[in-house]
Amino acid sequence: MVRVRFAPSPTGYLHVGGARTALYNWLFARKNGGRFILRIEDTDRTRYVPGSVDDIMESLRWLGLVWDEGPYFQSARIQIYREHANLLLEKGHAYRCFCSPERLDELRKEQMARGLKPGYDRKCRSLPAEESSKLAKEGKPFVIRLKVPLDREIVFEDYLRGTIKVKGSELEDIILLKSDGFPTYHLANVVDDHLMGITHVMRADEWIPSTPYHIFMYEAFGWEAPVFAHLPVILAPDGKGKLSKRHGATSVLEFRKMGILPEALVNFLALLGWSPGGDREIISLEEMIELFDLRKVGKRGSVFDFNKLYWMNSYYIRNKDLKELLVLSKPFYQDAGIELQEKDDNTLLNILSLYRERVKTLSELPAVTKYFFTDDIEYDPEGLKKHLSSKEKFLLIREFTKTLVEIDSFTKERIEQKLREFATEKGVHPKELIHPIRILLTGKTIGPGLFELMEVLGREACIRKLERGISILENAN
RNA sequence: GGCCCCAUCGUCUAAGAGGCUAGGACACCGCUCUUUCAAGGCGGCAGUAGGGGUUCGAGUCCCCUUGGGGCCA
Repeated sequence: MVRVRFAPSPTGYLHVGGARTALYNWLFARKNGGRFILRIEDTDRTRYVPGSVDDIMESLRWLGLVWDEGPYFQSARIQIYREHANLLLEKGHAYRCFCSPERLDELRKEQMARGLKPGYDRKCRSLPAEESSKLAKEGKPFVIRLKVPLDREIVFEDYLRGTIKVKGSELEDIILLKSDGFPTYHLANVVDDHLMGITHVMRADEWIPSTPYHIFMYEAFGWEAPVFAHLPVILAPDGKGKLSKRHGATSVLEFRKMGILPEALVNFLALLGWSPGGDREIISLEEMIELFDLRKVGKRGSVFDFNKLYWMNSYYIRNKDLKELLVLSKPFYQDAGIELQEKDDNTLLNILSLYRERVKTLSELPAVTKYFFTDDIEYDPEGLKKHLSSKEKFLLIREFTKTLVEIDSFTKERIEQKLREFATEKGVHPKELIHPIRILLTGKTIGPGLFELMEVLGREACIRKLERGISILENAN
């Protein structure tokens, strides 16, 4: 049975790069009827950031990537790693190293000075077993290092990249267990992947250089290695290096705060490095499970294009069920300081039907629809200059406002009819009224069709806003 | 610097394991619809990094160069 895992370190929020790795793992598990496991690699206490674990789990849940097992915490499994380090010691594939940090430091300096590549000189590798045990019993601090094979190559098949070979002599005798008894990433990762029955390791390709160590450890333990598939990284929009904070949002929850829909983010992330083939662009999580094929995942890094994400998000927003959109939008109004009552639901529903195809993110909503909730409107100065600068125009609109009470049923059709009749009567083009009225009602020159807008606003609000606007602006002129 | 990975429009990508006039999407630019803005429709711009092979035929296979990225420092 297929078993995959997502194994983040709790060193901060969940980055979109990590989210995509999680997504591919999740898809692979779903596709193959396997299990998706969440493991928290928290053995490095110095890099631990409180709150990370909650952020990571919240992010995954929001994206819909629910795990089948876990979270397992490595910090609760320290004893297991120690035992396994000792196992390698017994098998002769690891050794105790008693070199002090001072010696290592000096060694490095000397190597640098001589223009050599810095690295451990394997001094303790040749320490006789009895000597090693004796020093350990005496309480001399030590680390446990991996005894990499110096005389051969380490070869493995990457599922995406094919054969990768590295000469053993290029490798270092990396530390497996630190002097405080805590495991390094390499040890804990390999031990856990084996013990947890992981069949496929999908991780970022920055791990390619450490994979030979992992392969050798599997050999040394006498275990069968899982299949490795190293996923390409996500690059910054400038194409230089990995996507990081300075390029804008990178955390999953940050995108949620911006009003990105989870299905949009998932869809976008999925297509960053993978394509189902053909021209498919909009794909739901369910369809992805059907279509996903690890073989079709690309090898090269992909640039994170915010534009495309926004486009995709706007697509999902305008195709979203209005009632669902209502629930999703409310928090954004809350954050913007607009208090909504239960009775506002209907209005908001109507507002959303007017605006869902005009916004790219949910967070834009409060600002552009604020005029529904207040008469205190900021009028666009450019718009005023263009559409509402003459005395006559004010008079005309004031007169039109009075006719609004005559409309028997305040629907967009009847309002339009009324306005067009009025315009004809006065010998002006309907535009001459439409533009200034939109500004008076909304403060803006752009927005939904005027008549549907007025219908949603309602007769009273329209009259009130028009009169108020005219009196303020006339005096200001 | 050493080792490793990668290479199709500006960006994301397609071209089932050689047959192509190199397809789609985002962005951009026109036109259209229209009361503005969106959305929609129609159209345009734009790419196989360079050089050698293999082959009747190469984006697809091999080598070199160049460029980008990662890891170790």
